Amino acid sequence: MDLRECLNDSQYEAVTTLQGPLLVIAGAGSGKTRVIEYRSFELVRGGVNPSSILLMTFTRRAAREMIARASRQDPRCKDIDGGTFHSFAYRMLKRYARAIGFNQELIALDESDAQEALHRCATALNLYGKDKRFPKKDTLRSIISMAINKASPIGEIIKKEYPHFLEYVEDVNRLAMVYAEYKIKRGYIDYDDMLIYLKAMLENEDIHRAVTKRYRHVMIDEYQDTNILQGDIASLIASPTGNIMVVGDDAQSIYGFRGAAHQNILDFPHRFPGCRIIKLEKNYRSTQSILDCANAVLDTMSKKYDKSLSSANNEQGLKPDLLFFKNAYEEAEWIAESIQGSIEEGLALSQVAVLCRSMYLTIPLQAELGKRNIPYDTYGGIRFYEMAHVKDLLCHMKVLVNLKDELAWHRALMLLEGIGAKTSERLTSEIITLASIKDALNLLAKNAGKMRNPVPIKKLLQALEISFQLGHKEVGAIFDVFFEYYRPILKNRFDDWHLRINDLETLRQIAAAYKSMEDMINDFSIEPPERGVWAREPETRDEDRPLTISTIHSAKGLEWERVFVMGLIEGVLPISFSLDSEEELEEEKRLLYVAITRAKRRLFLSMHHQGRKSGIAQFNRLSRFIMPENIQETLNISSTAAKRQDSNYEDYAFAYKVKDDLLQRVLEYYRN
DNA sequence: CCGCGGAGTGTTTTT
DNA sequence: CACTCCGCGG
Repeated sequence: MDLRECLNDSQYEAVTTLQGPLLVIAGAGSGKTRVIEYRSFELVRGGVNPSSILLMTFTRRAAREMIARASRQDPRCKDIDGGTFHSFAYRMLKRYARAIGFNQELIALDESDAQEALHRCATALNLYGKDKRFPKKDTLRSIISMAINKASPIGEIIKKEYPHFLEYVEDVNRLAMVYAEYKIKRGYIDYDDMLIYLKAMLENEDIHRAVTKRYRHVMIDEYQDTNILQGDIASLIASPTGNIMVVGDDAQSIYGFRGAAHQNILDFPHRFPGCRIIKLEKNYRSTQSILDCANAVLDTMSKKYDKSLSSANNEQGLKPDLLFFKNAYEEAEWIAESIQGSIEEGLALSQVAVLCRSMYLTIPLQAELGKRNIPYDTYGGIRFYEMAHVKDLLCHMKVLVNLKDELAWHRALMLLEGIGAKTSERLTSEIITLASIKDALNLLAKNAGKMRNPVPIKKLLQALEISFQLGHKEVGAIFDVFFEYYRPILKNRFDDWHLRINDLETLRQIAAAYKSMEDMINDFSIEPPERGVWAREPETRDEDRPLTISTIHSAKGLEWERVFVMGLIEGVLPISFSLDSEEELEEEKRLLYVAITRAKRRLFLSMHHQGRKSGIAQFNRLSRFIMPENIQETLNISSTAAKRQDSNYEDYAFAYKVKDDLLQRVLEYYRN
């Protein structure tokens, strides 16, 4: 195969630069996936052992896809080691757990587990007792996590992000220590720990030698979204060989809230002197009209990115449409209707996506699609496995996998009638000191006798016993046992149990595919399945895949023929909290840029006027990002859809023209 | 010590 | 508007 034929000059250069540090600045749609794919292939073809190549991506899905594509060129490529920083860290941790002093099973904590653990520590420290205003568990978690991911002290984070909690800096620092000890004692690992431990391990000489002996080539995708810790980790792995390629686009950095430092890209040439820099600017994805719009957005960014995309496919295409609607329902209805139309045109649903800033915006659309029997998958928003009923069911399986998982025991026990925080606390603290699940069952049986109403605990006992007998490999059967056990609890606990039962049925299909409970539990924590998506055969042909509804964040790196970006509303995109921070506003704008550049041939931007903010009717204004003249010039601003169904449109159009400095003036008035 | 009802709060994006 | 926390009655 001749690489020259399928790659342009810069792509070719990137693919054939196999030694030394390499920074690839890849604009949206410029074929960076292609570059990684072919470069993997080139490395292997040149005699590099595939398992000595480490490919870090943003999602495990992305890694799988790139490795699969490279394997089509050369089957040896499927041995390339790939995944997210977190999944790689977890694998390393398991391998070296003993070496670094852990003497028990490691248990990955998801976000809500971590919050729960933190809450327990804070309660134990009596931080809530003495002062009721102490930050809530989710705030605590986010402070501590941000401190780690931004590699800055807790005091700094509080000063910057939560100044109203400044008086608690000491307490939070103390809490962070106690929380760290708490986790170590129990073998709990939260997301941040994975990175912290990975870096710490790589700083250990022996482990560093072992790891770097294995990995001789490192490639990192979406480098603009790595944080300082991840940047350090990358450097450590690549330090003996200097064979590191990173790919990124600082105009697409959208994970600042998670500590992403697009500084990493800028620093890269300093970290790796002699690094080669290659820019990919030809866009192979979108029509020129869509790129004109994207470039117009790029132009308004305060921090100038010295690039501008030009289309390589020579197609001008239609201008993106900007549409206004009266309310959310009409916006949803129009989009659904338009999607219906595209089906009739013969466009596969898999080639269409609806993108939004926050998932709740798509609820009316989901209802509308349901009415029309248009199938869709959702990506982003509340994670499937973090929903209360999913966690409820899984915690029973977790205690079977790891007797010492006190958070799981606590959750399972709290579901029982007649057992509250105190009783659960007493039981769990005893259970985790026991040697076997048998002892735990005995303990529960003994306690059941003492209860005023022993029935609930006896039922739990029964379910645990049956599953224990089944053995860890019967994942599907065990799931069924707990499903039956949990069903009455679910009905009692949630009014909308009939909806939630669907989720559990989906979960059952996913679970049954696993060969062991351990694998399932770990997978769910580190790379959780998305709702619906995993229930389907992974081999489903592209044409048979349904419509995609996704947050812009989750749409990163993907593309569709036809893209709808809905809810372009001031306060939504940019989101209201970002308005007083120049930095966050910039990130919101990059988010819009990412959304626009997902479209190949057709792009629809839309918003609706009738809004609601905590129950109070509001007039939504168009996102400030779409206001500039130079951007509107690239759009086809048709109000036909709005006019067609809204006789009040003129009123809205008028209100929209009136700048809201009146409100501003009133605000000023109160300020003075 | 559990569980219920009322009050209050903050509201997003993800590994 | 949904979730969390607090106070009180059983």
